[in-house]
Amino acid sequence: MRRANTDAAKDLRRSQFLEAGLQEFFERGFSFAKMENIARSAGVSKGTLYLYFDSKEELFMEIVSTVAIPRVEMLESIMQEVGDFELALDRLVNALPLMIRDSKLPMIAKVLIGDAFAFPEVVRRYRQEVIERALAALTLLVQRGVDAGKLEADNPQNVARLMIAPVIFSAIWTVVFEPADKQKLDLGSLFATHKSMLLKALKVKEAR
Amino acid sequence: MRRANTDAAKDLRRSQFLEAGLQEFFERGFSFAKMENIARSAGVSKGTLYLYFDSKEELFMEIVSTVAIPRVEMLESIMQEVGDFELALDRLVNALPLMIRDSKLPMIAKVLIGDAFAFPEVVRRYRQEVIERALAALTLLVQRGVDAGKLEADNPQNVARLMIAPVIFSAIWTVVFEPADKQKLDLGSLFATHKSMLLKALKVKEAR
Amino acid sequence: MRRANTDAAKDLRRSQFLEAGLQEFFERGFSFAKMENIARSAGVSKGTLYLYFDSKEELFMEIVSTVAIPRVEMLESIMQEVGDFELALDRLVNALPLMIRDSKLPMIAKVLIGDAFAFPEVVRRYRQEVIERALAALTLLVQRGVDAGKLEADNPQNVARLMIAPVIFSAIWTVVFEPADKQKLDLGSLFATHKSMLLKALKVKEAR
Amino acid sequence: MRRANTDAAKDLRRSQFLEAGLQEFFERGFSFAKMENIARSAGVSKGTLYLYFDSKEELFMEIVSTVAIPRVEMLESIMQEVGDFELALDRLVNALPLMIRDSKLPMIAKVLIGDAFAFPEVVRRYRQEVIERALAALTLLVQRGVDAGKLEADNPQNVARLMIAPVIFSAIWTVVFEPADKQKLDLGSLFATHKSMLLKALKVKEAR
DNA sequence: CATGAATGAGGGTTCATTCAT
DNA sequence: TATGAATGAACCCTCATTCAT
Repeated sequence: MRRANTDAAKDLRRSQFLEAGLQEFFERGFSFAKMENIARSAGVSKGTLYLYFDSKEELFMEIVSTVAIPRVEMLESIMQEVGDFELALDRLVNALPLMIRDSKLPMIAKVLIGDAFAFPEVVRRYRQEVIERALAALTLLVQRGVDAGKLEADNPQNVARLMIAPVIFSAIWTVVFEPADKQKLDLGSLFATHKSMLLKALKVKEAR
Repeated sequence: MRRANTDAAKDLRRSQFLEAGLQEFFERGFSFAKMENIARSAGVSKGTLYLYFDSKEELFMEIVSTVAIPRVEMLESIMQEVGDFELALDRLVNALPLMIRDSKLPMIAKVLIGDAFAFPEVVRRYRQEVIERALAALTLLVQRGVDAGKLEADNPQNVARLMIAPVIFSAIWTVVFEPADKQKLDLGSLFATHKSMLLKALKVKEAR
Repeated sequence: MRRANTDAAKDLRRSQFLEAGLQEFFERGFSFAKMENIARSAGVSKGTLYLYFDSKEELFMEIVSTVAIPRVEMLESIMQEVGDFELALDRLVNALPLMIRDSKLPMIAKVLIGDAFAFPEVVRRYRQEVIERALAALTLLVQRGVDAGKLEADNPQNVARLMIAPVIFSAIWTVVFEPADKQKLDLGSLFATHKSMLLKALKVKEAR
Repeated sequence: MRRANTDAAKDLRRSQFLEAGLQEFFERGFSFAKMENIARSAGVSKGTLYLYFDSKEELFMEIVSTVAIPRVEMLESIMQEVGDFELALDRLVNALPLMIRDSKLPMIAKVLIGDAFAFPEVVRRYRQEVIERALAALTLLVQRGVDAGKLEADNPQNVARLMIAPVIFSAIWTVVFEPADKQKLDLGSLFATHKSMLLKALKVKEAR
């Protein structure tokens, strides 16, 4: 393999390792994942991996940190920029299928769940920095809608959880159960139903 | 260890192994799980385990088969016996927190997700014999409500999925994210909100 | 299994174990042989075997001692009773195919060869008590023929070895190489040729 | 241990493993042989062995294939190049003691016999590619002698077997029975007697 | 005496990690 | 930096032996 002499080249290589690592951890789980496979699929030899990461565990942690976390900011910005609940929901409903089909979210979820107890610290950080933040943003959105008299909700935090639940469900489904099946889950349709049920359930008042 | 000479004693011991195995697989995932640990925690030596199961893999499969599958029948009977949607939903909402807190469902889910790719056949069977059956029972319930003019739903199958989603969410949450937290998720409250939102979303007509 | 209460019953059972043991050691070699298999094929349980033999090794040794050794006496008697070389040879040639097809000799040989180094003492005893005695008897026979001017042989001990060689060859052949083959070695024909060549090679003078 | 980086170094190491393996299999038989011992006696760690062979079984098979088989060609060339029976026999008789004392033949024979049933395929191949070929070459030599009127033999195939028998006998003897003895078998003398008896038995006509 | 459940030492194999080249 | 050969700890599984019933 060509040597990575410049910092830029090293960063590129590093990110290739993270990518290949995620794929391997996703497919096999932490303990079945082989450093050899990760190296090969990134086009280098086993030894090279150890020039970039001290151990399999460190590689794993860095994958979770760097690949997983950035996504939330997008969510938060959607929530915060948009004052109107229905509009926000609309955006959300459009964004979620993409998050599930095109992002690494389901892979990360699968990996975290599978190896949760081997890496409690990683899981704790993930919950705080990703899930809690997403839930908080949603809760706030609902709360604001209630305060503005635009919607009805007894328990905004529960509502936020119930809004999120189909995302988790879909992520798990696509990653774990779908592969063994012929037809794919129609995420667009599922989230459209989700949206329409939410609007009715919250008795959202028209916003114009 | 006391000897299991009668068939009854052997069955008891077998089920202790399944229990101990589930716990170990749950805590560590298949490949980190050690037969030695399972044996010790069931109070026997490693060798004894092999009198009951041919291999770690077979033990794993039997755990999934015997511990996990029976649960669905309860669900199906709830769905089928009760004609009225609201009543059925009521029962369901009462049953689900118990299924999550008191059954092995979340443990099985965690184990299956973590080692999904190592045991595709197990996952496939689980999907067919547990998840699909549960979804089908729910879909049918909703469809009957629609046919009877008691509720509104464009896509009963999606509705069924969205009814299930919070169960998956809660199962994952309690098992993966909650342990690192101090306070527990209030499942009773969550499913009460779920129920009330569903009733509004489906515009359930009062049944009396 | 019926209990062996009398001494006679115990002896019978003991010999069944030796029989079953030889078969198992023959088929698998000492270290692949399983006490369980031996017990089962003698129709008892594993534990019972240990009432008769302290260990696998002891069972093995006793098999070699009791099953193998008696044969030589027959050989010696053939050699000693008959003064005339051609007559003795004739008897020998008739007896050998039977020894190979119908006795345990090839099995014992195979077992001893395979586990020679694990049981040097057993091998040493076998050599002394079986092979050396057989060779000595043959050597003596040849020597007497030479002394009597009935045959020519420079080195009676070598002649004895060369007389024995086809027996070893046939024993090994039938046990090791023949099973994988369709047709059996025609031992009668082989030893007839052996006899006729020996007679010519030793220029045996007609004895009448 | 010094690293084997070049192909040549790897081939060398591989052959050291085969050598060490043969020794271990020879001394203990397949199932008592320990990979650890083979590795240590070749000066590497257990893991290194697995860089070269996938399993103990594969190592075993490769030993039989590579160490054992080449020898036959020498035999065949002796038989085929030399038209004259007495000359061929002469060469043979000179070559055989060397084959027994200096080659791996007796070791291979001992190993094959001991583990014959565990590796029937290996034994079958060995019979076909080594023994049958050797017997065929010898049979042909005898047949040609008979056709040329140079010697008498009713059954050339049996004669070939009887010519070979002392080789097997000697191989087994040196390897199994001799070690426990003080003095060695004088192979030179034994095969000289063998030759002289053969010449008389076949009434070989002088070739000049 | 007979049984077979229980034990645990032993060995084949894997793979994260190291390090000579 | 990059390589991949070498290491050895770890773990699954077997089976001779023991012993409670």
